[in-house]
Amino acid sequence: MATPKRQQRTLSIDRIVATSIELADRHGLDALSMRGLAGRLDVTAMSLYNHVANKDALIDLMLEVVVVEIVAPDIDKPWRDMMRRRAISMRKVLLSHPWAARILVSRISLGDAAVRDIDVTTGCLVTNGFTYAQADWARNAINNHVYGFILQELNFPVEPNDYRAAAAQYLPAIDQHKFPFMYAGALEIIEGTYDGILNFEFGLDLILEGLERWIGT
Amino acid sequence: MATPKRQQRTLSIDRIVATSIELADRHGLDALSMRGLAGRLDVTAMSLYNHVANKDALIDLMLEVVVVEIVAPDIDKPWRDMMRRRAISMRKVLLSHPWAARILVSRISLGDAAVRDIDVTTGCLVTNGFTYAQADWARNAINNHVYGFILQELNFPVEPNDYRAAAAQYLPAIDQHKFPFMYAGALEIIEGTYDGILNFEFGLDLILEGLERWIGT
DNA sequence: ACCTGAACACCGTTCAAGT
DNA sequence: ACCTGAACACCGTTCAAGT
Repeated sequence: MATPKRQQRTLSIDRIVATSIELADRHGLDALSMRGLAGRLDVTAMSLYNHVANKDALIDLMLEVVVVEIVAPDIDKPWRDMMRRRAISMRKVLLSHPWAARILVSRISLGDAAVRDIDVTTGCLVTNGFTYAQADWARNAINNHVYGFILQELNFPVEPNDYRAAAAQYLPAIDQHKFPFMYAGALEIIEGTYDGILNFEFGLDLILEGLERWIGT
Repeated sequence: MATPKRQQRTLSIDRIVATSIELADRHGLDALSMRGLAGRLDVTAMSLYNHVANKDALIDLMLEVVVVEIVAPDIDKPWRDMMRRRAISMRKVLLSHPWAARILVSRISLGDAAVRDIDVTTGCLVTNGFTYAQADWARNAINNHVYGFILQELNFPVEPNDYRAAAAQYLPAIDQHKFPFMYAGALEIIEGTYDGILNFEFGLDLILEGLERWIGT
């Protein structure tokens, strides 16, 4: 008898953000529209503006949720283990939200989670003897490796397992005289001299070793 | 007597790309629309599609022009000098086209200029004794530093010269109990113990030294 | 307080029609 | 061969009006 109620306060900022992350994870951030998001929430696009200032503010909120997922360093444990754990966690989180890395490197986030990450990462380093200047350097070196590696990983059109097959397939298309080293590199991959695979943790450890030596001096 | 001709073959792919770069440099890539670009060229938006497949293809062409501006390594000169020169050139180029870095890290470019950069950079390294595996690592380490540094530089809301004033201004807004290291770091900047400035070439040299030591073993 | 209809000022792109 | 008018299927956002 009761007609279906239409305004049943179904919307909340948390539900909006969670749903938009879900949609972005599935279809990419470019495919996320205020209208599409609203549709998913059984509401009109305009309703969203009662909870969020605009699309950009929504994206900031989405990033906050992603950054919270990163395992934070324990301030008073050995910095190398903690930096390693944080970087590995960042990779896992950013691979599970493939839209996030591109946005994280495109803006300076001043949200609570992002500031907390900086605070606690810096904290772990200075507690372990880094100066603030050194901690800034270390944090950036690690972040650059993580972001750079993951962006490549996300954008690369071929899976590591298929490198060899892909090299064999595309070798004839590489102009040997124009790009001799590209050609030679592809040959190495085909012949198995080099697998072409970059290992995330190997590069990470190179950086951590470099930092260790650097602050030691 | 002659009525003004309307189809005077004013358009060319080069003119389209050059104008779109000019507009993106000035107003940002987000403000670049096919319609706006066409207007700048005194033509309707649809005319552009006679010269370029779509907006994405146009952006690829824009990137090519940017990448060409980067000073390429000389294959048979000392790798450290060449990598240094290339990185410094990349920074200059990417700062003069502030929209470009964000896009470069968001896709794998297979354009001629991008492939040439990989080829010649790899070439310089292997000619100087790197294996292909080591060259891949080195190239990525350098690129990650350059991109990471520049993206921070482009996005950071405060000029290095204003760090101290900004720190003084925002210190009261930092919750000392919530973010103690952030607070302490800001204090160091205010007191002049640390200027907060990251030096591009210093970080670059740390990486180059690390690479030197790494391939030496 | 929260949701909505209608509207504004845009987008990228297609396609048939013009010269 | 190249340019265009009209149209399609979208956008984000504002604002007054509803409950």
